[in-house]
Amino acid sequence: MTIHDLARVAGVSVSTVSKALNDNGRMAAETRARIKRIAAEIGFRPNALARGLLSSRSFTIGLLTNDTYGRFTLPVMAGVSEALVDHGVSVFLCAIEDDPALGKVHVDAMLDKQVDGIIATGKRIDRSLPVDLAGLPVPVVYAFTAGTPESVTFTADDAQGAALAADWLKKIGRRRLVHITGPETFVSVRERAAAFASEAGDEAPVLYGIWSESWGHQAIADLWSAGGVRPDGIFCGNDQIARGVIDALRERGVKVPEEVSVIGFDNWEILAEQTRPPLTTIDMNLKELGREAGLMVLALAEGRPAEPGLRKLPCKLVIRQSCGGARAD
Amino acid sequence: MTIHDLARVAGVSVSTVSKALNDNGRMAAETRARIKRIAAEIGFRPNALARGLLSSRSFTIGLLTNDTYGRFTLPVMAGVSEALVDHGVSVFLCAIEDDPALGKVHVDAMLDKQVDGIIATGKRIDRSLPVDLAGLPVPVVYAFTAGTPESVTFTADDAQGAALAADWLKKIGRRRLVHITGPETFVSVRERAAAFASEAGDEAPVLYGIWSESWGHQAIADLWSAGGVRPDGIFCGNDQIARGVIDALRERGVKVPEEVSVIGFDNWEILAEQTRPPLTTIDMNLKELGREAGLMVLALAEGRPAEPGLRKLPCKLVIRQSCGGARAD
DNA sequence: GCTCGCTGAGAAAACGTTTTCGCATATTGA
DNA sequence: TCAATATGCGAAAACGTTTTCTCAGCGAGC
Repeated sequence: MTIHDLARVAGVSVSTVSKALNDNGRMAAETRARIKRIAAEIGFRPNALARGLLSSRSFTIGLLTNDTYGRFTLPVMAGVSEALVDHGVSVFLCAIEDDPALGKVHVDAMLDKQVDGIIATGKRIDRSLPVDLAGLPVPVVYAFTAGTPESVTFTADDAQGAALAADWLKKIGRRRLVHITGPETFVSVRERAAAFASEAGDEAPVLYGIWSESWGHQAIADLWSAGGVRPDGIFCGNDQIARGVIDALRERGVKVPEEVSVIGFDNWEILAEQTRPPLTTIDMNLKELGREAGLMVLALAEGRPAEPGLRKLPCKLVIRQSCGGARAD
Repeated sequence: MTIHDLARVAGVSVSTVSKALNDNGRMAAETRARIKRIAAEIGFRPNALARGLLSSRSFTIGLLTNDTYGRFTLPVMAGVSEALVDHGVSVFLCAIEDDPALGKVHVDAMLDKQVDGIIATGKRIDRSLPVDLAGLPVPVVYAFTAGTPESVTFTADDAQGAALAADWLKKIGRRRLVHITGPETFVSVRERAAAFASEAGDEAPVLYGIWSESWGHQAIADLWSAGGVRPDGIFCGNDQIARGVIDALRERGVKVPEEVSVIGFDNWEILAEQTRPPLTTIDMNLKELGREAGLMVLALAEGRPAEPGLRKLPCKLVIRQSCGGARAD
């Protein structure tokens, strides 16, 4: 099952076999075809280790994540894997939790195995992994986690996503908008809030809290008991908050989407689809983000140049029923 | 940075270096120590490709999953990775969706890369992956997906988990138990239902539906409008159903846990902790399951024998507040 | 007829390890 | 003092590829 066996069966030398299979070198077209046919017949597959040893390309990359349970890196991982399998590149999964020592162990293991590159991914765009990836002998690409200025980093365009949401609320006729979101310590939160303000106007309230249903509940309780003008369009910082908001509205007899439109963020399908009514929300295209990161690390590994810096990928609006209004076109 | 460089620096031959670092062969203890010291100083790390080529062990295994978005395989994957990193084994992540062609591509790629073994994992214990893993030249272990009778398969003990739940409800004084669960087509559902029946009595109702909040809602509506005896202890087939059940009870003014205890299944933390009240539920120990699968495939790869068959790992009860009753000891 | 260039294919080196074997030198025993 | 054995280390083969170099044969041009 090695190239030697194949050579013996074909009655040629190993060099001829290698050249035949790789479309290299000079040889009679008929010889090449015959060798290829025999190779297919006996199911010969070259040993990637031997090949990698010689070419110093392992057709392997490492995917480092500290978000083993989260819902963000899963789509990213799927996108990476999907993008690279077509190029014969396999992905090492390295779950490092938040442990610097474990991170170092994994990075060392990946380098030992001669990965062609590394993708770092996490759960927050403004936090970096607990491991130093600068000065590694292989290219590093960051996806949904903070990178270095000299490297390539992919992230979702929070501002554009927030603008999309606010714009949609206005488009369907909502005028009294409010933004209920997570902790102001998150860069994403601040960027979305700023974009929301510039769409909805500076007088539109932004309520900061935590990433939970209970905060959505609480925020509605606060708004409804305040006695001021009540909103008719609510943009929530994630789908969980939106869920809490909708539940709280229902408990108060406020009809969604007839009286108030609610829009979420993340398109966490398992939650968004089960909310009553199903949640209109912003999708960060994380799978696409993973795909781009995969292709980028591959390009860098092959020596193709790429401009360093932050690349923001657009979000998209997913229309369900919590806003009412027209279908998207 | 190869062993040759190290040998030159140390003033010995490469064979001596190799033997020194691997604690093989005969040599002066002082020589061995000196070589090790120099290796550590210049940060020499042997090329795993070259090593693998010779030993036909790549210290690499493949993890095949068709559950890229699900919440089940994530903990499994984390467990596998965690168990194997200590042994210097890295894990190839292969997301094959439900595509047989993609599955074959990934399996071939893994074999090319000389993986020492393969772990197959999925989202249902009674469905197999869309790819044939029999007759592969490397050991295969199944985790949370259907395997062949000749292979080793790990799964959660559904019956034991269900018994744990029913038993807990009885222990805290509930007498009128009901089980609201998923589709009867799932083996897990049937096993849990049987175990529930043998704990709660055959007269205790089992309601089959779908895996969604809305079904939990619906089931409560049915029970409460039926006019029969209303349950005081509800064991739900998953946390989503439990969530729907609790919401529906609250809408009817029924207090949880004072009047009715509700227990879920899966311990999907992000949901279980956000439910009001937080959900008491059954945890399938999926990370532990992944760990066991990882150690098993490693054992098989090293030639250690293992008895084929299905291994059921016990579930554990996670007590929060939806049941009331005492804390667990 | 001789050289040149082209074609087809094989020999061998190389990648970075590990392991076996052999060869000096040192030590022991008689 | 000499042989036998133990010790320390290096040479070389091996793993399975790819790639470069070489070489024989052959047809064509002069």
